Amino acid sequence: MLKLSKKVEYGLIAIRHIASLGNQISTVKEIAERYNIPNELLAKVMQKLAKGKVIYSYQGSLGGYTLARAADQISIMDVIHVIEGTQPAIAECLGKIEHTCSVYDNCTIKNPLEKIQYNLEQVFSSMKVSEIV
Amino acid sequence: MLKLSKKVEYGLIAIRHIASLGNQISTVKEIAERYNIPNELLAKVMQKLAKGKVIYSYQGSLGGYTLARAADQISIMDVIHVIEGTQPAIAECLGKIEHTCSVYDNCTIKNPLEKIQYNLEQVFSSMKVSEIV
DNA sequence: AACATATCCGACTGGAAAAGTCCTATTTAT
DNA sequence: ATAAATAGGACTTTTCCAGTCGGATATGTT
Ligand code: SF4
Ligand code: SF4
Repeated sequence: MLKLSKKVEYGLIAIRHIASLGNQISTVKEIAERYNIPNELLAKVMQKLAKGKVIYSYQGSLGGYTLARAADQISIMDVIHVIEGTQPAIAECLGKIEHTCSVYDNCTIKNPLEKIQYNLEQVFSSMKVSEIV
Repeated sequence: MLKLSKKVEYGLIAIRHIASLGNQISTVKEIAERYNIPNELLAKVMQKLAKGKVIYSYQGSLGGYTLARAADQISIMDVIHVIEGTQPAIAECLGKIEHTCSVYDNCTIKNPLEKIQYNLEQVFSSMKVSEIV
């Protein structure tokens, strides 16, 4: 509960890695070995980050990844959002149209939770990758 | 990911309910029906909250629960902590002694995540149940 | 042209955690 | 005695996440 997913952690580690090397092109294999991360899983993460324009990808041999923008322009929130595919929500009903929660109609904490949600977003948005290098 | 558990939500709803009724004694049945929450599950939650001294329990017929202290003295964090049994951690390695994460030794984001963790704790601790009544 | 080394991407599996259920014991007002 | 409530262990079901596998595509090197 309230835990970041491994994917996000791996993504952050990878981005930090590339940044710390002066945005040199880096491969999945290199990063996975360096940090003891499952290769295939990290590969997926990098693909998502590339699709989300957080990093650039270079195919073929000598290929790899570089950051798409400066480390102080990438927030933790960006990484979460791109990897998870959605804005992180503290409750399943927040930010969705279809409401599957049985409590929904009588729920008295929706609005307060939205306020908390906003505060959490602030925390994640204000922290940039540059601060973890 | 980053979602509150249903248990915590149910707990918050129940506490808010009791508070909104001027700390009148309330039963699980009454609350579960009112908000369409599974009875047995809410019962478990209330038992934990009672054990954690957030609410008082009264057994026997005419029994039920009341708050153990004023609503502005109960933080969201209290509720999370008591129901989950542990301090919520944003990463599995934070606040534990045994480290099961394969990355641990080479992890470069542990410390930054601790900072985020601290900020999140602030958010949850500063918000009191009285603010959601 | 052949090869090696990369990224790309969908499908799949296994396991852990969350959500919910069931059953029985105990307490207490009437 | 009975009814209505909490107490609490054991269990099942569901959902989500981490990790794996297989094969396609791109590209530099020889
Ligand atoms: S409706 Fe209330 S209980 Fe259901 S998810 Fe939204 S906030 Fe949580
Ligand atoms: S070690 Fe690094 S990766 Fe592993 S859990 Fe702690 S923070 Fe996440």
